[in-house]
Amino acid sequence: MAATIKEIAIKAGVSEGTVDRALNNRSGISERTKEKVLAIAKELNYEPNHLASSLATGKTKTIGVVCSDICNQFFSSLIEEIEKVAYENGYFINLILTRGNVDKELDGLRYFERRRVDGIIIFPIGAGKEYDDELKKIKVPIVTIYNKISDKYVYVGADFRQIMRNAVSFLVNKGYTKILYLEGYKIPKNVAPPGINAEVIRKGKRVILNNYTMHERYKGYEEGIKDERLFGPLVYRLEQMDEMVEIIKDKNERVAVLCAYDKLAIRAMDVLRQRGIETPRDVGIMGFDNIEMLDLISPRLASVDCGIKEIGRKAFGILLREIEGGKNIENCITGYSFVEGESL
Amino acid sequence: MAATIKEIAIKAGVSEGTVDRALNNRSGISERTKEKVLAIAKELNYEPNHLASSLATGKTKTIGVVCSDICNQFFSSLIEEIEKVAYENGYFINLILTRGNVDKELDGLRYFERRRVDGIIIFPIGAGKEYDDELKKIKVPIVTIYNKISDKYVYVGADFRQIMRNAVSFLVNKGYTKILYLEGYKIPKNVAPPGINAEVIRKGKRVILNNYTMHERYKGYEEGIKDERLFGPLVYRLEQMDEMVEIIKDKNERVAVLCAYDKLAIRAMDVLRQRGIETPRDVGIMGFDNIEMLDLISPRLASVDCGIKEIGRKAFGILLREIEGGKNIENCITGYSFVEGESL
DNA sequence: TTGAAAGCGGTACCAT
DNA sequence: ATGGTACCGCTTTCAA
Repeated sequence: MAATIKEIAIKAGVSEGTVDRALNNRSGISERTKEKVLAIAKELNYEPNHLASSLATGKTKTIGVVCSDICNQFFSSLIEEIEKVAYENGYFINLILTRGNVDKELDGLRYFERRRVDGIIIFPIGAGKEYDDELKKIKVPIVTIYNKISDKYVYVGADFRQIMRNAVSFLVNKGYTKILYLEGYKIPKNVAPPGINAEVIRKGKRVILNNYTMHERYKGYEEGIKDERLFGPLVYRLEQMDEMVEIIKDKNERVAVLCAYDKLAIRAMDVLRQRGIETPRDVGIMGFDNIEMLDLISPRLASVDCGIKEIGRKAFGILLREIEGGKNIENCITGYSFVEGESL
Repeated sequence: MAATIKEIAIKAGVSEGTVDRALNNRSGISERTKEKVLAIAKELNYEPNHLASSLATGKTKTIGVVCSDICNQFFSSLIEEIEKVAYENGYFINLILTRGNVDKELDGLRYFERRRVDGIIIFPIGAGKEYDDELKKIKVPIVTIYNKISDKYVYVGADFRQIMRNAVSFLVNKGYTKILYLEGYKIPKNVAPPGINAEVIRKGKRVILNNYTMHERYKGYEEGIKDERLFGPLVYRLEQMDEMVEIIKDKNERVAVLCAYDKLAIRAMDVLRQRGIETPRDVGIMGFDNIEMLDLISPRLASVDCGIKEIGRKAFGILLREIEGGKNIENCITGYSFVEGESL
C-alpha cells in the first residue's frame, strides 16, 4: 500500500542506500540521481515509516507526558505549551492521564519505557519509598513538573513557597491586617517529612500522594505571616466558611483570604457573596495560578501568574538537552507576577 | 542495556521463537521451558520493545487525537474519557493540539500516518474542498467528533440541533415567553452550504473553518422558535448586551437567554449582574455542554449535559471496530439531558 | 558516488 | 514442542 524505500530503489534502479541519501538530504549523492529518486518517491506517494526509522536509530522523537487531570486548567495550559514547544522541535506527545491513580502513574511510566519514548515529563502524584523504588527502574530521562519527587529528578517550576510568602506581604501592602489561608484538602501532619507527602486510604489500600506543591504554598503563607508579624497562621477549608465569616465581619480588621489555588478562590467568593459578603468591599480574595477561567467572572480575582508558558518551555527544553546527552542539568525556577484583578 | 529476546534465547539455550512463545502466552510450548524462559527474562529485566513488535505486526496500539484546544473543558473532558477507554483496551493516545491552526491540523494527520497510528479521533476545525482533498490522502481510520466533516467520515456526537430545539420548548414550559439566543462568533452567511463553514481571513490568508456544531445549535434554536410560534429568532452576541438588557427589562415578558455554550452563559450572567439584572429573578439563562466549571459559581447555571463520557466511549469503540476491520460502521448519535440548575 | 549487507528487536511460518 | 529463518522498513557502515 504505502511505498517503501525498497520499492523506490527498484523502480529507480538504484540501491536502498542511495534512496535513503536522497530522501534524507545526506551527502554522497549526485544531484542527478537525487532528483530522479525524489521524483519517483513523489510519484509513488512515499511516506516514511517512522516506526522503522525509530527502531533503526533508537530515537522515537516522542516524549511521554503523565498528568493526573487534564480538566484542571493549570495542567491543560501546561500541556498545551509543552505540546507546542515539542512540536516546534519535531517531537510528539504521548499522553497518559492517571485520574489520581498512582498505580496507573507507574504503569504509564513503564509503558512509556516500552514504547521507547525519548523522555518523560511528569506531574507526579505518587510518593514514598515504594514509589521511588519503582521509579528508579525507569531508564528514560524524566523531568518533573508541578510536584517535586526528589533531588534525583530534575524539577521545573516556580518557587511556590517564596511566591506565597511574598503574596502575604503584597496583601499587607494593600492594607490588609488579617490574612486567612484557604487550603484545598487536609495536609496530613503524620507523614515524614511532614506534610510533603499525604497518606490516604483508598479502597482499603494505603496510598501515599505527593503533596509537594500544596505544602510549599502553605509553608510560604506561614513564613509570610511570620515576616509580617501577623496574627496566625489562620488556616481554613471551604467547609469552615462559618468561622471565616465571623472573622471577616470584624470591622476592626481588613481581612483578606489567600487561597491555595484559583478554584478555591472562585468558590470562596461565590459562597461569601451568598452570605452577603461582597468582594472586595467586605473582604479581599486572592487566588493562585491565574487560570483562564478567572477572566469570565467578576470581580476579576487577583491571582498569581506562575508563568505556565515558561514552565512548559523550560521543562521541554531541559528534557531535550537531557535527551541529547547534555550534562549539568539543573532544576529550573521560573518567574511569576502578581495579577491585581479587582478582588482586593 | 535492555535485554532482548535473542539474549534470553541464548541464556536459556532455546530459540528466539520459543522465547516469544513463552513471553506472549502462545501455544506450543511446554510448561517447563516456559517457566525457565520467564525466569530468565525476569532475571535479565526484560522489557519488550514495542517499536519492534509494532513494525513486525503493523499495529501500534496507538490512536492519534487531534484537538484544537485542550483548555476548553468540553474538549479536555472528552479527551480524558477517550484516554480512559483507550487505555482500558490497551491503546495509547498520541496528542496533537492545533490551537485553531488548520494547517497544523492537516500536518498533524500526516504525522500520525507516518507514525502508523492505528486510528485517529479528530475534533475537526478545518473545512472546504482543499481540506477535504488533503484529508482524503490520509489512509488511516478516522472518527470525527464535535464537528462533522462529511458523510464520508464517521461522526459521533449528540444531535445538537434537536437538543437546542427541545431546549426552546423546555424554556417555554418553564414559563418563558421570549427567548434570546446568545451566539459565540458570527456565523457567516456567504458560504455554501450556508453557515456550516465559516470563512475567515488570517494573516492575509483565506481559511475555511468548520462551524458545524455551532451552526447546528443555532439552527435548532431557530426551529424551536418556529415550533413554539415565538417571536424571533432573536440572535445576539456579548457585545450587544445593551440591546439585550432593553428586551430583558420589558416587564410584560419573561425573558430567557439560551446560550450557544456554557462560557457564554457564564459571561452573560456576570455582565447582566453588573447591570443590576439578577438571574433567575429578572432573566433566565441556560448554557450548553454542562462543563464542570458550572459547579463553581452560583446560581448554578442550567445547561445541557451532552453525555461527554458517552461520546468519548462511543468514539473510541467505533474506531476500535473500524481498526479491527469491522464493517457497517455508522454514525452514532448520543443521548443528552437537561440540567435544571438554579438559573431558570 | 554508489551498492551490498548487516543490523534494530520482534513476529510468524515452515520444518523437524 | 522446538528450532531456524525470513521478514517488517529504515539506517549505517564498509567496500567498490
